[in-house]
Amino acid sequence: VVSSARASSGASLLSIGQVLQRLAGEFPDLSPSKLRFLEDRDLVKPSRTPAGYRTYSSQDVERLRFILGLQRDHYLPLRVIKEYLDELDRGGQPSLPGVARVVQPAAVGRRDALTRNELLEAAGCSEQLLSDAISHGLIPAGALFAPDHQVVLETLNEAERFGVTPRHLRGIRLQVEREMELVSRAAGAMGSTQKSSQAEASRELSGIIMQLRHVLIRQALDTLES
Amino acid sequence: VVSSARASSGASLLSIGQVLQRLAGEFPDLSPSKLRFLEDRDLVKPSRTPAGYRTYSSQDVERLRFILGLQRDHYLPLRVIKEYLDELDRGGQPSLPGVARVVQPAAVGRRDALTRNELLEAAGCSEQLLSDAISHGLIPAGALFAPDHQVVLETLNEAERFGVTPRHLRGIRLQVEREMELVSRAAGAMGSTQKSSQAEASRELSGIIMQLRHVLIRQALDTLES
DNA sequence: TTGCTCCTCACGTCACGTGAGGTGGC
DNA sequence: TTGCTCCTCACGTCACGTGAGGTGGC
Repeated sequence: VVSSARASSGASLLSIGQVLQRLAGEFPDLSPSKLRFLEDRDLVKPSRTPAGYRTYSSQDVERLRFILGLQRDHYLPLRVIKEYLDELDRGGQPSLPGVARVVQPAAVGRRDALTRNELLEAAGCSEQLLSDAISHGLIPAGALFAPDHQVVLETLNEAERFGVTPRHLRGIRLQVEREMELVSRAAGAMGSTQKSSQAEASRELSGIIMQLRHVLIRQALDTLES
Repeated sequence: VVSSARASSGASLLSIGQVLQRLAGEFPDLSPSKLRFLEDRDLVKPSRTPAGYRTYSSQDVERLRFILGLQRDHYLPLRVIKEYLDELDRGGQPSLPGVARVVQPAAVGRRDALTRNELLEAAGCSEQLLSDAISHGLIPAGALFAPDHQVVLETLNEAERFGVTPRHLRGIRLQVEREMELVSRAAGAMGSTQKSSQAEASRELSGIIMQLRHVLIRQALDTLES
């Protein structure tokens, strides 16, 4: 039945394990129990095979990506995310605290395709800020944008409250580029030929460097205060 | 009674609120309920006034600083931290998973005074790594070191597993310095004369920049994989 | 007397993890 | 038949937060 559903719909229906695989790259600590938990809290509603196996449609997966992204990037509790999604499903135009505006209702299903105007609307920022961000390399130029770019814009928006503009922050992009060179070179030199374990090594090393930077920044902030 | 205790001991005994104030700089999201919770879990044992008010000695405060630091910098669950401290109190020489070795038993009460050898022991790293770290500006030269420097050394130790040395990472320090200049200038320009709110602004802006960098790094890692 | 800080105790909450006992599909 | 994936349901857990009802100290 599952495979016939697959064939007839044309859309891929994924099992819980397959969903996990799909999202493992973006969300490494996703677990089956977390996915079941999200269903229990009514944040996603996968359908079921006659035997009771969960089957996730590609929209379900997008919805998950969306939810997990809000959790990770905006530190939002699930209750708030649920209320937002419920309002969306009811056809409303909800807003989220501190997140400016989230990906437009119409765009929820096609998350890789935010137009320039949708992006501006969603991030709640000015034309100027976006073009500054682009010209300083913090967001790639183009006709379509990803939700990640919205997050970038939102942080830039917040930074502006302190008088800090994309121009001040263009160095960050260069830092990241150099760090990626270092990280990928190191991961490559680890000698593992498997692509997945190279990716894992890159992430781990990158995390270590993050922690180093974190400690140094904290120290610096402490001495700044005294 | 409290004040007489203060006078007779010479050591300052702090109320729960005063402890909060003291640690607010290093641990901004510390709360009274968290302090009570830590006592409930037997991680700290403040004494009491006859009326039942908690009084924290300076050793208690150091112990708290130690616990909160392990939580924050090493992501250790309290149960593990408790077992470690219990073993210490019993006179043992416990170890912590992934943390190399923690500040030496004898040094628990005098946390700002790690000697060079204590630091090496605690971080579980080589002479060479420490001198490299110092010569590349990641740790200040001197006869005594702080626990923060141990954390730095431990991350450097982990980075070495990937063939990444202090020399590769000296750029991080320069990045942090430039970021501090930016941050303090911006916070200063905010016009608030209160030192505390300037510090708060610095921390907030610094957090925003962190998030920006985080998103950019994540993006970069994702594209690295594909 | 008025605030303010502090107290206990019970209960709630948030985000899952675990494990028993069982079924489905190749 | 053997694995493997998946299922439910109950319970556990971790790290606190909340709120009622009350006391202590200047």
